[in-house]
Amino acid sequence: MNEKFFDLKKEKQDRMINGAMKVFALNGYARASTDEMVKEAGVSKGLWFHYFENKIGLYTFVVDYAIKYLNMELTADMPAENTDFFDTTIEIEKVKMLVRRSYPYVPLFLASLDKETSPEALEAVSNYIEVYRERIREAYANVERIEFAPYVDDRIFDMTISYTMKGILEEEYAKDVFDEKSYMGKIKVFLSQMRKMSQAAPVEEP
Amino acid sequence: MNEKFFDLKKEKQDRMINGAMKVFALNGYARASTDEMVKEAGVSKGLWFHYFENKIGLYTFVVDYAIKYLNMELTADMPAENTDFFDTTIEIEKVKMLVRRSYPYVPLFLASLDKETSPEALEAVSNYIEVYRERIREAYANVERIEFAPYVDDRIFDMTISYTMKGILEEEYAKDVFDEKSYMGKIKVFLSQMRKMSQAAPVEEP
Amino acid sequence: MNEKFFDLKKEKQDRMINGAMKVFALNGYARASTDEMVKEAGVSKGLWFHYFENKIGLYTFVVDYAIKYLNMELTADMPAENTDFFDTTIEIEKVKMLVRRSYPYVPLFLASLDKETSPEALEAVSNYIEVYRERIREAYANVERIEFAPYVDDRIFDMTISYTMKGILEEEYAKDVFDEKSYMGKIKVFLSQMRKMSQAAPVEEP
Amino acid sequence: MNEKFFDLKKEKQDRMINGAMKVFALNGYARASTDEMVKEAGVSKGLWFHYFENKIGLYTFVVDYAIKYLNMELTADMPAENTDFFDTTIEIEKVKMLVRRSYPYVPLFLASLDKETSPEALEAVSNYIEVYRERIREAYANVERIEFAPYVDDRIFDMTISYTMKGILEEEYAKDVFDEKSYMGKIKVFLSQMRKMSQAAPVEEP
DNA sequence: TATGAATGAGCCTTCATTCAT
DNA sequence: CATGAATGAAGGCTCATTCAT
Repeated sequence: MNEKFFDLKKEKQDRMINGAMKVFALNGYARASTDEMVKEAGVSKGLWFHYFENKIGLYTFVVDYAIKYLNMELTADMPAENTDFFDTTIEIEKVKMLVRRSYPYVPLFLASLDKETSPEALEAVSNYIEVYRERIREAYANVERIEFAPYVDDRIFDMTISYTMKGILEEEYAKDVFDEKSYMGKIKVFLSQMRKMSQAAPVEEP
Repeated sequence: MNEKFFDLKKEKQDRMINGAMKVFALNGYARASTDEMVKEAGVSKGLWFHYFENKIGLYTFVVDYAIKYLNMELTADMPAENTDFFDTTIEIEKVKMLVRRSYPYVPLFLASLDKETSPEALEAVSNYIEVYRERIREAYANVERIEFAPYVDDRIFDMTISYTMKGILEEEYAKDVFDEKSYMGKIKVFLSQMRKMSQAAPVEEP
Repeated sequence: MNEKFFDLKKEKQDRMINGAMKVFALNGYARASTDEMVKEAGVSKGLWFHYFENKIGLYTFVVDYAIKYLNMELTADMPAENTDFFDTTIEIEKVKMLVRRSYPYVPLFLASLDKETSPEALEAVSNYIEVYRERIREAYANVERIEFAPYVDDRIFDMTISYTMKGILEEEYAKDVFDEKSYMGKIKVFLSQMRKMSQAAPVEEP
Repeated sequence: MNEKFFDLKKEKQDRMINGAMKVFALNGYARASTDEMVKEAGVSKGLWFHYFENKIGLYTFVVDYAIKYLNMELTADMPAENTDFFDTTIEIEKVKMLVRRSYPYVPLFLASLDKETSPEALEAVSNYIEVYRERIREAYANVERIEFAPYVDDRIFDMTISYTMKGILEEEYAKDVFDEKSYMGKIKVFLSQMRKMSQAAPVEEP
């Protein structure tokens, strides 16, 4: 990319970033159309290619940007002393909602990376995604191991949490307007339920 | 569609059906390319249009076919007397795995329908999808209500089950080869864990 | 072409010839579609190519056939002793109407040759068309020169006759059903008018 | 269509308009090929669709343009006080020849509209054609009724004029180069002949 | 002989990308 | 810097032609 992009007025930068993220998030890499971004951001077609060599360059930039921005906010706004898994997870979601106010499609965009199927796109951003995962892992660094009930498998538990939260997120984005209160409510109920479930004493199997 | 399609050699029919399902499942309706199907099925471009009026016609056919085939196998192979939610769910997955031996992409293809965003595609297949959902509901008809622990919310529970299972499925398809044993293993562990979790007596919240 | 075509049942031959002529006449060479002929004649696609090597071969055959058939009928049914231009013209039209009973599109098809723009088609049939023109000229061989009024130019007169008659013909074919009586009526009125006009003594120009 | 088309250099606009009119006039709507226009106008395929949404949009535009341009010239260059049918007809032809200098295919293109058979095309331009016909009718508004000889039927007379003139026009376009002098000469001879013929005192029928 | 399944070149149209202004 | 005109490869689809049965 062309570093001069950052000399643009912040407001224009953001229009472009938001436009790109929205179109990529909703359509996936290959089906995302330049023309739709042009309309979304109100910025001429040529300019996109002036700053970002090509479509994959733009994609890479936006992935990088979304992750860097989220990581930054994680660093700035996460209470470091958190030692509880569920509380930490909620804090992370709060940070995402914070980011969402500046870049409305960051949470969906990041979630959409898992669905991406274009080999070209995956190849280009795998490093960035790894950075993101690492940062999330780090956010959980101080979390104490949960006292799981004996029948709870770690990996399965993690999967359950992450897939379900992703499902809830996409459900919310599928609505006409994202209702942050409703979203955070569902997330909290879900996590609280998972907490109780995972720590409960088992009943006899039938 | 042209009913003569069914006069083709079964093997060729299946190559076409599998090719279409694979490409649709991996790319979504709009991004699925005829050329890719041509390569996948080893059948000329013109022939697709000889049997299926156009792309949406082919899509509709394949959705219908996948659902009909799955429903048929559900009817043939599901032990009817099942009254347990988790057992029933496992039986359904077993049927899907059975179907997968003839039509390897049916499970992923059906799961991909939830992600479909093209209005044209959704419009064309909404009826079929409803039939499918109804059939699944029916499979659960004899299931007795689960004795949930008091802190377990029905809707959240359902979401947890379905999103997680979908996640596990996609994970397996993301591998080079689908490992049925590994997949069913994960599903079973997950469900068994959910059973215990949901029925457990809660411990005190900290 | 394959001469065995003539071993087919006459009725089938005619269905094919009529189908081809209709589709060619209505669409021109390039836009005439094999599938439409198949529907029109109820004869499989392969058979057309079995008897006529390709589209241009079929076209050539049909042009030749239409012209030969018309010429034959001209020879058989034209009163040879005719010496009047207008009467001769009417007789020719009568013969065309006769031909039309066996091959309904011959008159339109022959008229459509003038409109043909495809170089390939023109190249292939120019000889045949010349034969046709020659035969028509011959039909007028015994016609005595008309005593035109002095202001009537031969070539212009001919053009007027032929273009107008063609217009009237196409008009009739544009109707749902060709009404032979109506057609011959119009032709006769037109010719009678032309006769009077061309032989009249001029009035003073204003 | 995209109004920016008119911001193009006039010369390029005209190359595109002329290319489209030529290909449409010679092949009819359905058979007119984009590739041929590309070659004719020396303008890339994509550009046509940049300015005209699709083929039917381009066709509509060109019909509209041809008619508007001709109407404009009719308004600018027709001696209004004309009261004679034949003179008026010649004046109209003169205007067409004037238009032809800028847009060589306008006369043929407009004549070709009568032959158009594609329902889609007809549907799209029927309004425009009606405007054109109305304008022509208007051009004849001041014309005094002709004193026809008693044996001259109005409708037949009109048909004779219009079919023959169309025939003469197409004949001229069929030549390698359109010879305006030759064309106008023929038209004038024809009309002068028709004038005399239609007003003459009849001789006895034989 | 007769069929229609099968093919692939070509058509209209879209879209990432380039480039003159 | 900014625009959008311009390009051409690729996508969905049609159609003359071939070929196994």
